[in-house]
Amino acid sequence: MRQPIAQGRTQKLDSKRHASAQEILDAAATAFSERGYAATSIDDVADVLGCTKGRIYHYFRTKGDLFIGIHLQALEWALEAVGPTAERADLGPEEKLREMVHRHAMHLMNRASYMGPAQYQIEMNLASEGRNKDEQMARILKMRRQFEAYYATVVEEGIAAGAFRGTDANILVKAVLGTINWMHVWFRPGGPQDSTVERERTAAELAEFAVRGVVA
Amino acid sequence: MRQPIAQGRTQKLDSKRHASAQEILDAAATAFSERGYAATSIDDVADVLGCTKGRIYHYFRTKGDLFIGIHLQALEWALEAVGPTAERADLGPEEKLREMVHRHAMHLMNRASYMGPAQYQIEMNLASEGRNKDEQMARILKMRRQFEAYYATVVEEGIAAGAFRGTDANILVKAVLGTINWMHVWFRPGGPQDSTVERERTAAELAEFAVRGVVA
DNA sequence: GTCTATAAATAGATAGAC
DNA sequence: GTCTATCTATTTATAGAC
Repeated sequence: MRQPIAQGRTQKLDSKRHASAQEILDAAATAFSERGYAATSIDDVADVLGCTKGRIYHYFRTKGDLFIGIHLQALEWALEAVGPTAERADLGPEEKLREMVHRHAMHLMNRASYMGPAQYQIEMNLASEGRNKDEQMARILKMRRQFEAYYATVVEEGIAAGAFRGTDANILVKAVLGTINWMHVWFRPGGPQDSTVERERTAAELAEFAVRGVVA
Repeated sequence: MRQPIAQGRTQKLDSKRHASAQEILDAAATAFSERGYAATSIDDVADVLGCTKGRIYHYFRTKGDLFIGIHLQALEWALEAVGPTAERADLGPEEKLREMVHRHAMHLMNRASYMGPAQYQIEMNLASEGRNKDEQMARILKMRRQFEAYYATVVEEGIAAGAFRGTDANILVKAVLGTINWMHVWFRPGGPQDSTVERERTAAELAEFAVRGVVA
């Protein structure tokens, strides 16, 4: 027998008469983050919402559209979280990287249900199957490249300025990203010790780790 | 139309008359590492082997058994790769951690097809569904805890000795593990720049990053 | 030991009632 | 806008031929 996803998470829709695309996307993110995209059925998503799949198909034509929608939203938020810091001219490489990692980590914790599925990059291939998804796939890849470019730029600036170790910018970037992105495996929102203060402490800790890993 | 997995990877079985469980596990690992467990069908695995699924079901009763077999093998190898170093008494915390990370990273690259699927911990819940899988699941979890304990111990030793920053051993361990485990997302065996020398360099780079992240 | 054929269940997607 | 009913394809697993 399969464990239900919904458990107490069914949306209270009293205040609104109709579902919105955003509410459906939220439910899909919750379901995908628990089971993974491929193993989640549309009926599972409907269960989280407390409705039947007819409602979902009214807003999204395919299951892949749900996945793409979650990715786009997650990346949009991620770029908003990190981009402004990456583009600040008043910060040195070390302080800039520290704040980027801190904000990135906070984003991953605050939007865990969206960011979790967005880490399963293998499953993107599944979601992109079918007619004319290429355009949105290109958008996702472009945003992901932009996001990584923020990190690549600050690391390269740091190396050029002599502030960071000048070994291999590429691997340093992957190391920093791994430090943060791996959170989707071990961080559980609403866990026993989860709180705003604790999240800030975790983010600061990871930022310190990453900065020390790259400084000269 | 779906992309085939097999492409040129069909096993040459000329030297052996019959398939072995190990060969089937290899094929499953290849298939799972490319598509993920849930999205891979038994027919996909059979395609990689260049046979039909009758052969696979002769050796493995369920799809979940394949996944569990891959996990057990991956973790067994991982413990072999890191355990001996973790238990050496002649190394200080810094040098011990450096070598553990180096060996761990090498293992991840050398056994990428097995280690990739083993990172998708969410899918373990799927594979463990069905009758009496609990015992093997417990074995997997025990091995995973043992593996993490190796890192926890060296980090705690380092903190106690004053060699590592004494902030939060738990998060430091997760940060180190993330640095390495995230490789399954970006490292592609047989890629354009892949070579033994390059793998050693990558492992050394990640080890340096991780050690610097924790030293006082 | 490996294959073909098939049973049984599940899931993506659609049609049409309300 | 949401639901029920259903079509169709896929997939896990089994039975039995070779």
